[in-house]
Amino acid sequence: MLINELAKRTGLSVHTIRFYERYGLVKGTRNQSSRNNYFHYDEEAVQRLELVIDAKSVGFTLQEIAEILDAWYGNVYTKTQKLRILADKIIVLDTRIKELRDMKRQIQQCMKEL
Amino acid sequence: MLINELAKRTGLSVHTIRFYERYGLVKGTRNQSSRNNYFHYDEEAVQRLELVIDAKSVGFTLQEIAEILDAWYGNVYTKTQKLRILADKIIVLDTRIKELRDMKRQIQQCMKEL
DNA sequence: ATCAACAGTAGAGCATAGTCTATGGTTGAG
DNA sequence: CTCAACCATAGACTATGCTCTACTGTTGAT
Repeated sequence: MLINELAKRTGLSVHTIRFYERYGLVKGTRNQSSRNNYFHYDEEAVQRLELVIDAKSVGFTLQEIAEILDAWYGNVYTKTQKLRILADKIIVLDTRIKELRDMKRQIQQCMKEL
Repeated sequence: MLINELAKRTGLSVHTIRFYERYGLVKGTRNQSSRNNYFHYDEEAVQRLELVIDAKSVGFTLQEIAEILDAWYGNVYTKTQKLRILADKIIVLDTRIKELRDMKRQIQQCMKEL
């Protein structure tokens, strides 16, 4: 698919996808048989962007997301390294969940005292 | 206390506190008896900044934190409005906790499949 | 009296994560 | 053939949340 369809599929703007592409979060391929230089995207691109959206919503930076994607789809890491990267992210998530619960408790306490 | 002590008490830099003061998250008072124009801060200032730190860590923006502080310490809202504002923040927190748990599950699934 | 360490204001600069504009090439329907 | 709707690149611009610099005034110890 071309970038416009990818944008529709993911709900991201074309601009944002190109920004993510410059950032290395997603990559289209150029069809050398064709004379144009349009990028084509596959289903993995959709999945990667959906992961970006989810990971962003839980507070990961694009830098961290790039790491997760490399562990997920890439060939640069060994299996052990991939597992370690993902385990690290889980620790981050657990910490963040705990902070959220503490904050919730604090707000509930405040509501009781009002 | 003066700004330097407030910085030490909260772990924030003097710069950041002044930034927060411009933003309205904390407010010092000037002692008119004195000729200098130094701001003085009380224990409430410490508490407010600690809340800012906690609320930031769970992903609230400074704008949202300003609202929480107004509901918490301010006189601009009625009790009912304050409760509604805080209840809204709890809903936000619950949503965020759910997203984090989903993300965690996703990563765990990925680790199993590796 | 002087000097470091503090106080204040104003405003510049930076990182992150977009968002938009300008410009120009490509494609397909009519 | 032309026109809208798409594609590409480069780079300017924005918002948020700091962070720092410049400059000036105050305080307190020696």
